[in-house]
Amino acid sequence: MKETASKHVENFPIHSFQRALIDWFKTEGRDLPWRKDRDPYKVWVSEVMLQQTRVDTVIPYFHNFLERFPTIDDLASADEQTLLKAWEGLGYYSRVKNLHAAVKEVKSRYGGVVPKDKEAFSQLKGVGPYTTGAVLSIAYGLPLPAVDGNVMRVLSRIFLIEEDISKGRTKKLFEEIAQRIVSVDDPSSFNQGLMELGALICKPTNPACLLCPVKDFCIAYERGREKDLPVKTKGKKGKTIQMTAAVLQSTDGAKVLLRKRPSKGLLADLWEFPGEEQTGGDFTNMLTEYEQTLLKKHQITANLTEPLCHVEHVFSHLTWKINAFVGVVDRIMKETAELKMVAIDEIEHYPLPVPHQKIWKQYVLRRETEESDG
DNA sequence: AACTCGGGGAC
DNA sequence: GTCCCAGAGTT
Repeated sequence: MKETASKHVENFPIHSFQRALIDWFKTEGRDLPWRKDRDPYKVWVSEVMLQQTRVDTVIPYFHNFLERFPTIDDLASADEQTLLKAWEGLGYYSRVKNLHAAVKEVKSRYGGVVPKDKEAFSQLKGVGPYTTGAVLSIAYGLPLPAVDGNVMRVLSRIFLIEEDISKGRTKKLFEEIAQRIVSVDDPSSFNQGLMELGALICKPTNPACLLCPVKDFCIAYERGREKDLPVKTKGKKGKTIQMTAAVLQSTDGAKVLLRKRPSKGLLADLWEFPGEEQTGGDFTNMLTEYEQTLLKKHQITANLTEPLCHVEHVFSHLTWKINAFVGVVDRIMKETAELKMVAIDEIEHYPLPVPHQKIWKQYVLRRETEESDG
């Protein structure tokens, strides 16, 4: 039996619901940085940053990013290294690369004006169904659905929809429903109101139904089933990778070796202290395996001198357990664009993955301690 | 349809 | 530990 939007929306008091939701959003909605004006560029940046990322995490990045790249022109002419540095720690780094490519296209093809047309905007890199609806409704007032995780949770409860929200088909159902109930008069407040409701009231666990402005419209609340929703299958847990990595110093200690990660895949184009997966067992073999691998891959003769720290980092789909060392590079056959010695005080200009930031912090701490001890 | 792609906060 | 967050691209 295929669920249809019509079946759920039929007899739903759309206008009363819209009024209750919008009124609540206008009085109780948070005063967030990207809500100060309707500049399509700022709205767009905020929506990209907010993909799979919490509001509190985004706020400082948003301020910094807009200070460095206030306009589409500024962003279009920035270099990727600078962009990645501004995105460092925010995760999902392809977001900023896609945004970069997209604003370049806006500049060249649309004269620097974010296109108001749904088809045109949604074809830009990194702009999917959610971002299309969010940006165009908030910045231009177009009555489009903007369905994210929050909205699926809210709507699953209001309409008592027990379909698995991790399925693509279910997301389409929610988009159809949202399209039918979105306010034509104020789609911006409506869409932001649904998301704000999900963030503040209709939370994943322990929803604050008594404070909810639309509880009278909510079938799950009426039947006491809000905690059963949404239905979502859990994904499989990721694997663990044991790694060896090292801060490899020049013999005079003025520089350390950095390696640029491949341009596709995990943490693409970020820099790291060379790390290798550790396949073998004991301590001695771990050091030997690492040194052999660097020699083979980069013609580098490295010598690990002392252990530095252990770093465990959990990604969405895998875990790194890094044994970090300090070492010395005896000889480099060739420095390349992806492998080079970098002065100590220049490291801060390179975008590093968070686990490698932790390694660097430990290394700096170690050096300072050694200096003060003589 | 299933995977990949970060990091952190709430519980 | 688990969940999941203002998701999109790739296969």
